[in-house]
Amino acid sequence: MAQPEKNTKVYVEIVRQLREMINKDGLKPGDKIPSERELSERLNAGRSSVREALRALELLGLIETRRGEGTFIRDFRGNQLVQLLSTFILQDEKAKDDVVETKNMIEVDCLYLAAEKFKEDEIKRLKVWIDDHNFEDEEFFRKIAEQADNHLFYRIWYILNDYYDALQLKVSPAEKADYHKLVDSLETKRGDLILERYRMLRKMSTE
Amino acid sequence: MAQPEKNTKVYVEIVRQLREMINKDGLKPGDKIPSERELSERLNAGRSSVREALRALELLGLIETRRGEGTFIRDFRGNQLVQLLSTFILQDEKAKDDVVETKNMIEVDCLYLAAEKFKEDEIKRLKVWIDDHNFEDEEFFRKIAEQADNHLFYRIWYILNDYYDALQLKVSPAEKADYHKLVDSLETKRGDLILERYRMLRKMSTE
DNA sequence: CTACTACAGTGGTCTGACCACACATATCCT
DNA sequence: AGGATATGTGTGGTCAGACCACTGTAGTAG
Repeated sequence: MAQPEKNTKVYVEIVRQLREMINKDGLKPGDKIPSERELSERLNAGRSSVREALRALELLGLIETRRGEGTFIRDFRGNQLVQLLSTFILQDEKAKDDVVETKNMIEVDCLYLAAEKFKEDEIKRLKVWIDDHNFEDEEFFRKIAEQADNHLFYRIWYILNDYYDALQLKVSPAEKADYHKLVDSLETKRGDLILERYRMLRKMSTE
Repeated sequence: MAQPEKNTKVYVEIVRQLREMINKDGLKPGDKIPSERELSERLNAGRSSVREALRALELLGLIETRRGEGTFIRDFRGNQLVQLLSTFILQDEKAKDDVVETKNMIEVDCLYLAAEKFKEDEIKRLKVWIDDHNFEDEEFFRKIAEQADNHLFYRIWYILNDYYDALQLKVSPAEKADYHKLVDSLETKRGDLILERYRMLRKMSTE
């Protein structure tokens, strides 16, 4: 290395230099970065070390590689951090209950957010959609999560929903009337009412 | 989801198998995982591929390697991973707002859960702790997140908190009286009151 | 001009070779 | 016997080179 620099492992140093390179050259998502062989030469490192750095960044979803073409910077708006971590962490027995509990609360959060951010016509369109389609519960809440207009929440909900599937926790489908009532409550923007309607739809005890 | 792709790269498959191994053998933080050479043999893969997987997990902070000793499962706390990610991601204002919004709502969720699950003496101990220590806001909510007794929520909060730090979004510290009032509201188990007290503590508009 | 071929470049993977370091064991000297 | 030292084995860290599979393109044949 140009600068032997302490005990830092080579691949970590390469990650650092890549970040520097991206900043300095103003590389944007979709842009191509130098080939592994060129990097290994320019940074005075073995190709395998370069690969260790690239693979790590790939697993993080920061870059994308296409065989025969090259390595590209990725549009990392969709960060898979939570995804990765939770897949490693979700293991014990209690996890199942936690998933249910968490998903329910996140959905309510999304409902609150959606209520604030909903536009008139979007609510109308949603109600028409409810009437015109035979949909899964999942589809309805995906729309809600989108309307919440918060990428992190969307991400979190999406993952929780995946776990729901993975754990084979099927949500009991609700009546269309229940979805309508819920959407109506969104228009009022009243938190307590939204919560009540959600619990009704999920057939949860009102405590 | 998760259909077995045949085009999966070897290192990704190794990550998967490692996760499986950790689950099956019930490995906990601090435990040692097989050596790179043994893994490469057991999984029928080259050592370099095994290393690509391990390096990626290391950069994520999920494992720790010590030369001459071996590779160990780590106590997954957010840490450097988030720093790394945040330098790549989360640059625009919208993402920043999302973090704030999400963290606030998750904290309220944790408060609700904690209110339900709190034991008498634990609340007492918390109040004593508030009086006896000069703490950061972060420490208080870490305790709340723990009391929520939902691993997923705890993880999510932890990550969001790390994002907060990484984005240098310092929470304005609140008065001890505000924390006391908030804890008092937990005892009532009244959602509306808890929310009100939280907003007061965070100096948020009551809308 | 089109269609096919050949080639160069790229990522994907494996193997083998060293090195640096940590730990356990055996060995030696007092 | 006891402590210090040498040695051996196992581990991660790194590199070089060899193939393979795939892509895009320049060149060629029709």
